[in-house]
Amino acid sequence: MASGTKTLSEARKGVSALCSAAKGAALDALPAAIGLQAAILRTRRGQTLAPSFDGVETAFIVRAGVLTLQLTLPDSSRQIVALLFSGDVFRSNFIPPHAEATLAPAGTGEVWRMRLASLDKLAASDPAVTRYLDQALANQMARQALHVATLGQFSCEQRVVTLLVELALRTGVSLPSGVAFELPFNRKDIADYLGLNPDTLSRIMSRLKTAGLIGHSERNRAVVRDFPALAARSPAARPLLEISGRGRIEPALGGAA
Amino acid sequence: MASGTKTLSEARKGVSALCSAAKGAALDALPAAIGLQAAILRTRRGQTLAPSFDGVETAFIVRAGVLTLQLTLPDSSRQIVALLFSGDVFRSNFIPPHAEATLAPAGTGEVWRMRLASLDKLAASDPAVTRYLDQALANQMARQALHVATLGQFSCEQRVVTLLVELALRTGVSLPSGVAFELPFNRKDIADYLGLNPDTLSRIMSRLKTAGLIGHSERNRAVVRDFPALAARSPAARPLLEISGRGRIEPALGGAA
DNA sequence: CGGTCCATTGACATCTTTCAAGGCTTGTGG
DNA sequence: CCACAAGCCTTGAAAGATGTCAATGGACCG
Repeated sequence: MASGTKTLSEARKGVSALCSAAKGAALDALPAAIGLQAAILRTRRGQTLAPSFDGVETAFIVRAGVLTLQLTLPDSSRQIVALLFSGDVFRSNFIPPHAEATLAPAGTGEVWRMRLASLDKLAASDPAVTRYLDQALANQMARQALHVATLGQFSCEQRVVTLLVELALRTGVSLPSGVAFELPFNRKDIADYLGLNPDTLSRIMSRLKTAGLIGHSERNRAVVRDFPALAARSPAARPLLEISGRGRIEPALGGAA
Repeated sequence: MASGTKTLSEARKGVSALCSAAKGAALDALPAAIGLQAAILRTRRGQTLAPSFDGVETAFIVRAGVLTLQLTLPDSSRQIVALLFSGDVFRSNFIPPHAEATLAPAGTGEVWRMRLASLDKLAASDPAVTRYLDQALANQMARQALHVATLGQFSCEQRVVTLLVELALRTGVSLPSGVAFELPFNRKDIADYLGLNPDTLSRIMSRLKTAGLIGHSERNRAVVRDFPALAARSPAARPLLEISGRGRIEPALGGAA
């Protein structure tokens, strides 16, 4: 465990990065041109967004909140394939054919929807749009790769910790007592994202609470008491940290604390 | 298991689709313009391709053979995050930061390499290039989503079966005895792709052989004896079938048989 | 106040990994 | 052509991890 220490110190840096995310690496903002063509949807929990509409390919841009991409295969249970955060772009043609896919907001938020063809046309004429799409794509692919590694290699506890780290970085607010964030999912959703069983998930959360890493949470909220220690338990913590700095298109945590 | 029958009959259709892949859905061919700017690399097993070169973002286009994208996170073992087949496009900025990533050919093949900036410039001026990139991307995203579901929800046997189906569809040749294809990986590689342990994988392969689904293979080859039965065991078979028809940019199986 | 949904937790069954031994294939050198 | 070494694959037994089932408790809603 020679690298344990290193991970920990890296994680500490992460916490401060978290506190000053507003000045993270300057990124291209979402070009205003897109806003003119998109329909603005206000989302809330329980809704589902039809991925394509009358067979017309559609693009979604997340502006606030979290979207889940769910996939249900025949004779298999549901898998939440990806979480889409603010800034992310989703195209309906990313969905495998013959699979039942759903795009569901995990809580209130804002999503812009437009025809894929319109977005492509915009991209062709406006380099800023192209740049934005490229960046968003790179960011999402990198996260997806990490998620694959998470599902493929990590133990159950590592998976849970990794999600907590990701959510803390994405939507967390720094408080004296730790980093607090919304848990926009119920246990089943989280379990479906991490590829494990709700009971197992519950056990692991209890274990983490006992270990003092996370605090008692009200419904749908979580508080990370010891971020460095938590990050030290996830092999993906450092990459996630880096991505969240790089990819943060609008700072998800204000000076609210 | 009411849907078992259905899956099976679907799978039968798949086999015939397999035999006539050459007339699959007409797809945009790789625009010639790209060839003028790319360096052509002939790959062989054991090589690794440097994802980025002097910090310059790079794009790779697979023309023949299979590429593996490997990710090694600190304190964790290697994960093969994705398989890239003929037609696929990979960009170095898809790699998560602070992660050790390798692009390794799994056998002989051909890869085109160019600067990402050059490819973007081409895409900006040539709509055919844009269209090709969009299609390739949609295809890869769809497969990646299936792979996530595979890792997250499937039992070990289902995972193995799914890979066999995918390889049969991608690189298989129809023979009287079944569908034969190269296994360009050793046991460890396959295990790392499916997120399981080489020993377990070996056991499962033996079980499938005993069940008569696959045949005895020489080193690095496999023969699927009963494709429909195999496909019936993978919840992802139908989507994969559809994708391989849709995404096949150059028919990987000729009338060789 | 009672019902419903969700989370927690224990006991147990199952699946998967680990460790270790042995066999098979491949390549090398006599 | 054969013997030997190295690497990979297979397989058994035991340990460990995770999933399943069922009972309990708590929060929210009417």
